[in-house]
Amino acid sequence: MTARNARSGFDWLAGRSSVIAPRLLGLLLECGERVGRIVEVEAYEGADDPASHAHRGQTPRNGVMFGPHGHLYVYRSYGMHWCANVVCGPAGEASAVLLRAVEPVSGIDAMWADRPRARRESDLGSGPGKLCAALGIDGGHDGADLLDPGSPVRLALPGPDGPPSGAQGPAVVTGPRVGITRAVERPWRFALAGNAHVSRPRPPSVA
DNA sequence: GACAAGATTGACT
DNA sequence: GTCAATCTTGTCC
Repeated sequence: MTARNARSGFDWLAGRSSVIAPRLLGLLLECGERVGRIVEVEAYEGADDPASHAHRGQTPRNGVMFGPHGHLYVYRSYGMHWCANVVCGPAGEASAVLLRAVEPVSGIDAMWADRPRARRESDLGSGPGKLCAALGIDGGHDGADLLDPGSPVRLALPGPDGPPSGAQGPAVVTGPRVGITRAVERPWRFALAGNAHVSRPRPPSVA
């Protein structure tokens, strides 16, 4: 994992979220000692996507989405849970990918400590709110640079020579996004097929 | 200034 | 399978 945190290795993040989202599957999300493998995501585009927080323009809350790609957009959901997005696309487009589920890789003891109610390991990160709780991500991480080795939250490639595209990885299933009321018909939810760590409701058909 | 909605989760029946 | 908890953000008057 020599250059896996190099910004140049993530140039492909500067594209449309609906294209970037499936490529994030299999990548590692590192937060201190805790590391999770991304197994489920959802794409949210900017003004063009009625379901996106950015649909009605920039606000103090979603400002990070309008910034450069490779940053983390964290927001509070239902007043209780934190949800994390990876900002992609050029600055100003507010294109982002919601991280819905991760598979615990390391720092699992710390994850259990923050999620004592989880019944099994697959419950630790099987949802947007659970993911943030397990990795210790909160509002303080909003705007963090995922491509900066010195950042508290980082994005990393899974192996020393693993392809960043994910195109040659496990099969990916797609389906409609979860928990939204607008643009629900867009099949922008992506998950690794057969992975036990994806959130409910279960992903639909194989792409 | 007040009101309504929300990218969720966990507990209970 | 159903429902309540909780509170921030954004919109409307």
